[in-house]
Amino acid sequence: MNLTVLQPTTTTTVCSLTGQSPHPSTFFPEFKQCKTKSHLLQIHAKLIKTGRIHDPLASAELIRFCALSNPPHQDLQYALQLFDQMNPPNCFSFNTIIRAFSDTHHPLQSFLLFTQMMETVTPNKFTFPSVLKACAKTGRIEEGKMIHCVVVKFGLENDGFVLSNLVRMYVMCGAMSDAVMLFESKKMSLEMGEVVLWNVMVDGYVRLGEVGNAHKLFDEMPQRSVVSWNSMISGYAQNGFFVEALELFREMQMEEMPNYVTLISVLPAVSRLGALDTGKWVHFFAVKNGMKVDDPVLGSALIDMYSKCGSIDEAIQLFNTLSRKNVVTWNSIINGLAIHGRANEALYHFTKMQESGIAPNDVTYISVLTACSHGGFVDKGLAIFDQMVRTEGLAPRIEHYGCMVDLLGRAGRLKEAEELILSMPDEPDDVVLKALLGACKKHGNIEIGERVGKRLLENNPEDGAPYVALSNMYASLANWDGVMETRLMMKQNEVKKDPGCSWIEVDGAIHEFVVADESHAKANDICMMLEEMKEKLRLAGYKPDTSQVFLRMDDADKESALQHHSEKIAVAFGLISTTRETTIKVVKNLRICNDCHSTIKLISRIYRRRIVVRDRKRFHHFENGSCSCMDYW
DNA sequence: CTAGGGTTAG
Repeated sequence: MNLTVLQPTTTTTVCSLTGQSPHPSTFFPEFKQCKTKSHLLQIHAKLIKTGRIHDPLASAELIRFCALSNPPHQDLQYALQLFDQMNPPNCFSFNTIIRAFSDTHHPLQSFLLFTQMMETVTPNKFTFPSVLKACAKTGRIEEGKMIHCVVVKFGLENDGFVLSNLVRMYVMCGAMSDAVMLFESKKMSLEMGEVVLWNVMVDGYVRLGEVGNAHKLFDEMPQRSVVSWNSMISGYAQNGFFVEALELFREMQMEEMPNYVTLISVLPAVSRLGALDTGKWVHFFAVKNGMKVDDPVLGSALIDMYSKCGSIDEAIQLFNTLSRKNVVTWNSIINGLAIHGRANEALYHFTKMQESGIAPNDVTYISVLTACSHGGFVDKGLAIFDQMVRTEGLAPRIEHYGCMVDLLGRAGRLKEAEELILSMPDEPDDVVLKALLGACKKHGNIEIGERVGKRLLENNPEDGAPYVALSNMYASLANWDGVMETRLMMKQNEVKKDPGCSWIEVDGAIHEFVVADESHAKANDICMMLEEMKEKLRLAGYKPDTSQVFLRMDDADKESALQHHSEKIAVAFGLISTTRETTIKVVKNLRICNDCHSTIKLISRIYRRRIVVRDRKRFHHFENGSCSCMDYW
């Protein structure tokens, strides 16, 4: 389209006379009302007809609208066409189009456009943040360093926006030492208000897992923003420091208003600790402050929190109120139902999910297979595994194999389980092998059990679990040579045991116990309660199950070791600290042992208490002498 | 008063 150039419009004349550059929307108020694509085309046509398209400000504004609007207004292709028609494009248009591309899936276009820009126009301080962002996103440190040189050349290194993006570029390219060097050389010369630069550094240490360094910086910051807190909290949560994450969240409330991101960052820590009171408070806080609870992200995090804190019914309730559900939302509820042993409901939701048009992903299948495994649905599980591989074309991950081995093994189909392991493309990990070993123990298959146990010991001779399983299997077959040999091997290799640890939340505070823990303020009361429990259990005819203890000690010592397992201490503390109607909810870092399981079943009957124990893998709901796992876990 | 920054669920 080639139109005659018309006279410059009066408005541009006024502009050049006053020498000011007012906001373009005062020039082009049409954009404010632009709602549809066809309206945009009309505006464009009008600009061409009036010749104002030759006004760089007009073109630039048009490009800005197409490139930077939110979808569905955004049309990068259209913006790029407009851009190519500008001859030459001005600095503003270059900045706009570079920024637009840095937000897409091909950010390196920004870099190419930047090199193009350097040939015709001078970049300014608005150019560099976007192009550095593109380098950060793609991890291109060579290009990033080159741009750093250009920044220095134009004397823009002390601009807050440019500098924080430079540092962030180094962080994201894995060059933390370069980031530190630049940060240290600049931090004193900056204004107090450069909180973003500090936040970038805190985030950098968090990404490296160096939470100690992150916290040190956090303490030294001249100013903090809500993002500083969020970075620290999510940093703790993502690096396994769940208690620290919660403590910081508490501390935060005295200084700063938590926002939507804060809640999403802290909820995984709440879930891992099973801190239901804190989780409920987070939920309440979100509702009270008008945050978007009806949002798939926060909603999913809350569903996961309720189910991992033992309140699966509240999780379901919340799930049913959500109007928008994405794949993560569905995964959260299916996984929740699966770990609570509610296999049928998990499968029902799996069907519902597909009916609602949400495609299951690999994580969904882990939860669904877990449900089948806990429910003992062997054939259903095999069919779903097949569906995943053949119909959906998803490559099974090691976690999927773990579920399948557990599923087959539980049903006594040990040969098939072993064959499945042998068919895996990658080496099986300990989790997979232990699933098979546990099944061999349960079904008394010494042949496969021996093979798996020895393989586990080759991988990790310091892990005590395979010795115990092997020894038990030999003992049950009266193979005392085998028992002796296993004991000897155990002695030779310095066996380490993961310290067992349980915790319980009472009135919003987390109480943590390790084995034989006497450090609690109420240790005396707890001890008395443990004695009382022991006596009542004895009267009920209970005989301690020492089969899982494998230490060189006599039976009395074994019993005493069992009596002081952390989950029993936590239950004792729960019994003395809460009222009879309260369900006692205990979280344990390892899997629950046989003796604790039988003991707590009886305790639930003797004291008429509902007790929920979350172990490393699933929930046990104890009530009136029985457990929801049906004694297979 | 044209435009640019950091944190986020299974």
